[in-house]
Amino acid sequence: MTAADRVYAIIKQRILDGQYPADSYVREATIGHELELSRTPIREALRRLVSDGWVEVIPHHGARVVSWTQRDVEEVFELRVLLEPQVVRRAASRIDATQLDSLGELACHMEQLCERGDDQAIDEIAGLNNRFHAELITAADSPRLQRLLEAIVQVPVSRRSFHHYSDEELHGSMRHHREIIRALAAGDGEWAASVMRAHILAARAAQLHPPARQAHESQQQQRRSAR
Amino acid sequence: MTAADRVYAIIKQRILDGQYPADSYVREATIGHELELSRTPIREALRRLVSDGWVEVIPHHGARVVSWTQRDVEEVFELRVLLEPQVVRRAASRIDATQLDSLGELACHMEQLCERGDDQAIDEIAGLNNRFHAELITAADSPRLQRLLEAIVQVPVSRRSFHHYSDEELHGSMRHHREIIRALAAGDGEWAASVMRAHILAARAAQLHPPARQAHESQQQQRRSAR
DNA sequence: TAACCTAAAATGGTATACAACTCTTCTCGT
DNA sequence: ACGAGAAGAGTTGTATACCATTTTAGGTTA
Repeated sequence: MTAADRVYAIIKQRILDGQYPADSYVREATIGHELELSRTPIREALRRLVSDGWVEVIPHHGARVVSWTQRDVEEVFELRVLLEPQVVRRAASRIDATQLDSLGELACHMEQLCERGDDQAIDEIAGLNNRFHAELITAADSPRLQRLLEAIVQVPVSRRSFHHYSDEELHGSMRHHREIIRALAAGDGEWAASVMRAHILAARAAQLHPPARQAHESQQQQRRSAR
Repeated sequence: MTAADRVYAIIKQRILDGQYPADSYVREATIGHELELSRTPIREALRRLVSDGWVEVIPHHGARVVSWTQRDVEEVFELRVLLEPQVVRRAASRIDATQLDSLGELACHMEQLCERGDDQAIDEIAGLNNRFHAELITAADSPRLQRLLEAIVQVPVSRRSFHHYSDEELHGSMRHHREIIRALAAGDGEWAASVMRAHILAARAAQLHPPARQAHESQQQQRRSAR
């Protein structure tokens, strides 16, 4: 692993941690001095972060951490609704018993944490959920599909996502996991894809609807309050 | 235009020409000396070629031109079948009259060239077809969708694709263009998406079936011979 | 007060020198 | 003869330096 690789990982991690907030600038000289590296590997890391969509370059001013609008989030969900079902559609005919077991254990673990329900448990669920999806992508065995998903499912979106879930939504998500496993075990790609589609759409609904809404979205606000 | 930009274009062109064959290495010092540049701009060009998927870097060993297997081609078509219909699904509710006119002109031009039928005309059709799809992506107005498609629809796949078409397949492709335009004009995203799906699947069939097949694919070979 | 000018600070692009790594090949010991 | 290990060549990785370009802030002047 080269120094540029490490710098890439470090900056990305700091963006995720919030250490580098949205719209803030990553200074080449600053981080270079901190890590005791020259500008060369820093610049290379920043180039890769730009092409991966984590930062944007304002010419002669610097590399700015990108900020996510509501529209960005919706765009990502729109693409996940297409791609993630394709993951399990492929996985259904390729997954082996070992991988199925692994998925089962992850689901089991998540359900236990789900019963606890405290904030820390929710965080752990998010991590396990990422591993669940990663395992599926591995089973799908399509490097390009994996690359595309990695390019759009950036953690800023999915990291805190489970905190938006109501209890009902959370349990529904767990049931989705179980049903996906059953569909995969049955080798039924279309079944698995349908559940996954529902899974993503549910995540989208949870992310888009509950948090503080603006005034002009009063109609949906009312609908939510009514239930 | 910087030196790195030129180097990028030159290397890409040479890969397309076959001057840099698949699995061969692009040496920084070699091309640097040839173009009378230092390694710095060459390295930057190579990085961009990596992120665009044209070459891959083996650390401390070099930049290798990627080789495409049959499986790679199928993976790309599998993803295009998902993503390109989504392009027109979105475009249907967003496209304006000017863009529709532009699409109509492109289709018209392609049809004229289609009547000529010689090799040069086929090449020109390929270029216009790319512009057709690019116009659709613009109308879809989704930067992420555009990025994903650009990441997978690389020219090695699409460049010579029309040469694999029979006359019937070529005319069918032209009819698809017309029908997509009609569907978009009607604002019917699902109609447009269905035609686009057929369009891509037809391209896949033309690309996968006709060229010389290997022995171990005898089953499909027989199927083809039978028709 | 407003317009302009200037200087500092940061990145952008490139060149060059050196360090580190990989792979190959050759040698040496068994 | 054969395998382990070392040396060497070749290649990439990083540091450093240089100048150009641009932005920003601050100060000056009308």
